[in-house]
Amino acid sequence: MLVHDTPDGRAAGRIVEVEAYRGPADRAAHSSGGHRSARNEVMYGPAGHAYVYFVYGMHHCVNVVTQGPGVPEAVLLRALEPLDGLDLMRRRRGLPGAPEWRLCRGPGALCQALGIARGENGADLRRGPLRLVAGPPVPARDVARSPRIGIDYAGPDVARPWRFYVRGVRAVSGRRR
DNA sequence: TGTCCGATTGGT
DNA sequence: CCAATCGGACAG
Repeated sequence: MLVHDTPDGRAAGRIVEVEAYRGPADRAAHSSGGHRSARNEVMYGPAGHAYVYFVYGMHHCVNVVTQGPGVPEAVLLRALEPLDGLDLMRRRRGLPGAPEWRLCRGPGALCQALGIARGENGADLRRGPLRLVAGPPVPARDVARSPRIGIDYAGPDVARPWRFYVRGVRAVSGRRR
């Protein structure tokens, strides 16, 4: 589960959709070809920290860095099933009467709902206001996989089935089967 | 400096 | 299908 405590309150959700980005050899990754810059610097740091970036001039996306220093791999968090702070999420999203499955569906939506932005880039997800917390295990049979979304530029890696999501969950973005 | 385009979203 | 919106990447 992902939890974020801020002065406005707590917002949290169960992670139900992710994508793996596998470093220099993965054409879809920001670290493709060993590319390194101020933007993706956190990917090169220790595992367990948040890599937050800004895209399309208006959205943020959050990743969990997954490998040790020098190995730029990460997992993009694409959707959460809201668990706590639903009204706070609705306020942040500007969707007063939205059903819960709409609040954190999609990487940009999830960041807006939890109040995640540039300030959270590099945050230690093991402790602190933005953190990962263990929840009930998801049985392997409930996890489905598919190609990743929005990476048509990735050439040979477009079809790699590195998107994982929980079956039957409405909060999952994109194709759910 | 200039141009191109994006790990998206929400509405037509 | 398309616009919104701006910072990063890269060519010159």
